[in-house]
Amino acid sequence: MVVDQLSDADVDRLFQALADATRRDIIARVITGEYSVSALATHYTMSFAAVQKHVAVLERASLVTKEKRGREQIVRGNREAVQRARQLLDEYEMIWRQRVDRIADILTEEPEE
Amino acid sequence: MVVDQLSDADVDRLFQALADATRRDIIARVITGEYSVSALATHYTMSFAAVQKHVAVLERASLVTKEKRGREQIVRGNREAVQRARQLLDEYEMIWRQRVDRIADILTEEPEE
DNA sequence: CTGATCTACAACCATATGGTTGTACGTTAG
DNA sequence: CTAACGTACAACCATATGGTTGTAGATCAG
Repeated sequence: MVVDQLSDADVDRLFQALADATRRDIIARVITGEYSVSALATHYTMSFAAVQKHVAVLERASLVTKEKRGREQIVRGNREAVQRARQLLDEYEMIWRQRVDRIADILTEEPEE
Repeated sequence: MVVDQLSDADVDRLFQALADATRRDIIARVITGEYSVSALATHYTMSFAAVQKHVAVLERASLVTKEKRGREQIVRGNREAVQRARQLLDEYEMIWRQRVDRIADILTEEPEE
């Protein structure tokens, strides 16, 4: 399975979103429970607007979704996006394995003539 | 196994390095074979110096290593770094699974009194 | 030795990123 | 109704990023 149809730009956004400790922490939180944006913001020293921006980056990367509930915006983790990222890395590892296998083949295919 | 001891900055560099299509392409190439920096550069329209910078980013993220051979610098992929990145994403999925299990437990633990 | 090749690195530029503060607007509580 | 809350968004700033060109040092070929 070749990991859906993700454009280069999609994958860029995915890994870019993961390349920040605050955003990874946000992901970890919204995986385990529901958080409004302001509830998330209480856990960090930066401003509310900064947290808002981080959530926006995660949202553009499809790593989280937002759902309006009253005056709050509930942030939830998107499991599929994390899986897609993992699968992309799996593909690299597969290429590696194939290469190792191929080298092993070459080493063992000496005909005994 | 909690994926070695990677600092936030290390993980930042890892995902940051993966967040560029050219760099991902370089990784794919050096996984399957040996490439000098200039050999890599022939595959892209950008300047040699730009490719050099991309390789430097990958090197700082430990995703590739460089080894001097004559006047060339041979670039090789570092399998462990890719595995570490994948394992980090695995941890998110584990948290998710635990949560799903926990919710399932709650749903089924209704005592039949 | 000389010239071509491979690399390193500095300087520069445009744009992106991560942070701030301030303003505005819908929603809820009293 | 009014005040407080949660959010959105603009403007601004410093720094990082991704690209360029140019210069210079090793190394190899002839």
